[in-house]
Amino acid sequence: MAKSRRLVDMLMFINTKRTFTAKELAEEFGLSVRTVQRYLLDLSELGLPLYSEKGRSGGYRVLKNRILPPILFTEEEAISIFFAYQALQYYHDLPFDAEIHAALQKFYVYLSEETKKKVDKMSAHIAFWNPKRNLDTPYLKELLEASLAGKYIEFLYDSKAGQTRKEVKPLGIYAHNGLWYCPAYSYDKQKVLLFRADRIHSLKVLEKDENMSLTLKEWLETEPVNSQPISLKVTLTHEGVRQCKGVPWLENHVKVARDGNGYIDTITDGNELNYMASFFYTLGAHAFIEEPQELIEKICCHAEETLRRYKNEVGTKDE
Amino acid sequence: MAKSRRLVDMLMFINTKRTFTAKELAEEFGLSVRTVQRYLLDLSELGLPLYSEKGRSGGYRVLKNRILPPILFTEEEAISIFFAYQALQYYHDLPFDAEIHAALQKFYVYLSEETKKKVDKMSAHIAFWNPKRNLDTPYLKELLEASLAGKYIEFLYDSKAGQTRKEVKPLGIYAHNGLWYCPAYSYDKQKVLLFRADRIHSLKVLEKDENMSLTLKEWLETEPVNSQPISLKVTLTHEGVRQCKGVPWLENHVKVARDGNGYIDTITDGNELNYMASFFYTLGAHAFIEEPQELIEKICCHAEETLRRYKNEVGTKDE
DNA sequence: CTTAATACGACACTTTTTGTCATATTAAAA
DNA sequence: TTTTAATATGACAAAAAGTGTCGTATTAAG
Repeated sequence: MAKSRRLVDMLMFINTKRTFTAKELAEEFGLSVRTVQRYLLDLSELGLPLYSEKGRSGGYRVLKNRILPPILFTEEEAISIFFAYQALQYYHDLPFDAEIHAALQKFYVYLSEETKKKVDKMSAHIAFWNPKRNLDTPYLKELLEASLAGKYIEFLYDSKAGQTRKEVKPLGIYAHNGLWYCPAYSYDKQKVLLFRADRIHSLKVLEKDENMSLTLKEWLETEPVNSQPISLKVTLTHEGVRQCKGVPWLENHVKVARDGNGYIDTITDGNELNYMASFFYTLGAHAFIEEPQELIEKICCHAEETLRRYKNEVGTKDE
Repeated sequence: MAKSRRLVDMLMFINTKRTFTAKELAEEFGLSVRTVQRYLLDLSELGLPLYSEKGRSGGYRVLKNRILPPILFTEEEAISIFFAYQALQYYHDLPFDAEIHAALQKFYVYLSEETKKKVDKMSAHIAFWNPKRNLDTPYLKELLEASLAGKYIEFLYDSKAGQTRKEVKPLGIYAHNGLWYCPAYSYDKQKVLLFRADRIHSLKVLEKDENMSLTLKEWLETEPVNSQPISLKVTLTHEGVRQCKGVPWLENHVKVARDGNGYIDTITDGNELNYMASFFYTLGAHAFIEEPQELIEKICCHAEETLRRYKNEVGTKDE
């Protein structure tokens, strides 16, 4: 028992030093060099990746990453980790993919047969659905690392106008609907631009780095504030209520009457009129917009234009 | 060293037996009863929750959950677990929430200061964005457990027609766009129905259970096959190409010409016409549908109806 | 060719672990 | 009520594991 404790202590010490000689450890722990060598043997048998160099100015080095002291987990905790992993299943590209698999494997081998079955089963009974994408996003890890380090990067971007060169400082990365996005600060334009990570090519990390001024989280929180407040008033049928409660930007603003019909009276973002137009268009007769007039006009204008386009076409075909 | 290994072996044995006497262990491991008692003392000092009962027909019992043997993780692996956890941050309700926090805490305390900072930082630079929902979904864990056990359940459901009583066997649960769904097999209707978990009330687990015939995974995989194949042909502007590449059901079917314009010629699901109509409506002049005629009619019909509704209303107000 | 490191075997010494025996206590079964 | 089978704990000697001190090899920098 005493030995295990000392082994753990030595592991911690080694982790922080990364490179050391047997003599150093012997003095640190009040042991003989021979014993230290025996301890190191034990540790590498336990899985610590040690590398030694003989000769003057030689010594030991820990390869790869630091290793945490042994931790006791309950099976329930292990299950919960497998559960969390389900949330990543639908992503085509992920940073840390190899590490997660290694960690899960370590848990898995120690699970009881019964729990192994439960975990296997779980992946068949839980899903965090996201559209399956086939787009490659090769620079995810680089974008993340650059944002953590506060470094500027340079890349080619497929934009509306074709490929353009960008020089920006990424704030972080986020996944939405199966795609990865990267908001990044452009020094030239003095504002944050939003990029789709799969449209980024030939990325280079620049040496220029700066203290982080803005993080992804802050940006996500402040972004919705840049809005043009506009009053929205809509009457809803029973089915309209159901549909509107299903979208996050409306769910808290739907008032329901006794008869099951509903009414929306709230302030929304005037920049989102296009999105709102297509949303209420889909609802058809289940929603009737009273305000704003601009939204009604947008919908009518779009409807007329659509009719014109298809009717004309039908006309030409008939002639 | 020999002792630690034997302690681990004993831990594993105890985990599977759950209830045992010192004599049993002594025979199993070829040790004296006295030594076994000393081992058990060590194990409970390490955190194994043991309970003992004196007297004839007494013995030991493990309380609570099984404990896994000590595992060595690298710091990178620990980081990857924190990363996976980010994917769950935006969910309002989660099964296993307490366990995940307990597990993360165990990792966190052993991380080096440097890595603690990295992990703290990460949550500010990565997000798996999902609409924030405020709907309570209290029966998530019950739905999951019932699906794993293959049990029937009974509940009240808020449907279009008001509250109705359902008796079904859940296949599993899945999250989509921040909401939890539960497909479940109805014996009455002899088919799988899809429920929104937040609309489920007063759930009761029934005793009736059956061997699983279908899992969530299988259902998700087979579901899209129940389609009505229909030919879709669309011409796209440069911007239309960009937009269509951004949606999963089209991204692989967009052909791009040299001039940047594009063309879609594929087979899709005829049941999705409503959704497709609203999608192409949003694209406006950037997409021109050639086939199917039904889709064009749907769009035109909807446009006419929309115009009629709003123009009339404007008329009555003017009078 | 000296020095400072790893590598490892041998052996005596020290510490820890283990088994045995003794004794107490408890609760079910005879 | 007595027996029996379990836990609980202490003491002590025997066994095993761990440790320190040698000695010897090997390696590579100075």
